[in-house]
Amino acid sequence: MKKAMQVRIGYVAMSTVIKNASPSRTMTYKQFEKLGDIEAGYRRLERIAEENLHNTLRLLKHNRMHDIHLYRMSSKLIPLATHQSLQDWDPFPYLKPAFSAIGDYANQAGMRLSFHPDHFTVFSTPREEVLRHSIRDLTHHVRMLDAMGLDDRAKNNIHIGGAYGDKATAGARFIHQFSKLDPTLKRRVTLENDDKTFNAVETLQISEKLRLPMVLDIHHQWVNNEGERPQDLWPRIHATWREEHVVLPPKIHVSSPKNDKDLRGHADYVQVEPLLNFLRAIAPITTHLDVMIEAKMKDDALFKLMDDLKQYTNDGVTIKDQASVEIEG
DNA sequence: ACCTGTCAAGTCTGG
DNA sequence: CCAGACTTGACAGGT
Repeated sequence: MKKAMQVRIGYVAMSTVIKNASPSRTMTYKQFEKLGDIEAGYRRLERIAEENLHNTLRLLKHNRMHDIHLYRMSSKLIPLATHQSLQDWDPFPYLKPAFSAIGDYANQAGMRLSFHPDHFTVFSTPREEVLRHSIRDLTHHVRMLDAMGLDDRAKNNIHIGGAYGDKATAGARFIHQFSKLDPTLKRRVTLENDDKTFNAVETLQISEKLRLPMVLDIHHQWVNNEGERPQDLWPRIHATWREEHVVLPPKIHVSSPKNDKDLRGHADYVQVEPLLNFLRAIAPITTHLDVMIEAKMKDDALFKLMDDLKQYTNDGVTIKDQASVEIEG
């Protein structure tokens, strides 16, 4: 009997299919100031956040309708949440029911949810102030996951950060500064290789040292590598997920180059063949895999990819449902 | 309805 | 040392 790898596919933040369902509506600090009334400003921000959370729930329902069990939420659910001048504001009491509704729905549907704090969360920074802001941002993301009632399988995916002219020192500083974080934060983190600075080999070393699961971005690995093939790193990357106290399939990110001039930019859709080649290479040693699509066309790119995969059904690919496939090694 | 500039946060590069 | 590039979705303000 041939081994087959179960692959689930997901997408990020917003839908290009469902209209008027942005989970990232915001308000600028300038507008907040212009209101003059701080309390009124807080209430308006809370309403916007409530709407973002409501739209997130709408997206989850859309996902369930299309068998999508993998979804990364917007980091901008609460506008100005970590803004320096709004430290006295606590929007969570008001938003608790809306957060719970999301978590309850996801838990019931068996969905895997995550965040990706943006690249301002940098634990390799030499600046004390930036480190403080990074901790604040990560804490905020963990608090949102907690408010949803999601267990530690729901992660915050981050990059290592800048090199500051000396990558080895920056990497060591990341390890040092990350190690000092509260365990409740550390448990919620995965590390991802980036497309400019910390490549897959370097990120993997740090993941192993800190015992953190590593998310392999195969597009980043393609533009930032040491000559290795991604499948050659896979046994070790796969192993970083085995230390999880809960069973969690390894996750990878996939996107395709925007064009010949801009290889790092993300295209509207995902090319099926490079992805399929990688999936076939790791299928013999992997039982489950989650694939996050990072394409401009979001869920539409997911549907297109599933459609493209259909032409390989006589070639080791079995379509299981609208968002998952089985790949033979 | 559509277009252009701005926002928010960091790092990095060029002058 | 400082201005600008980079990135992203959405706001803000203009036509």
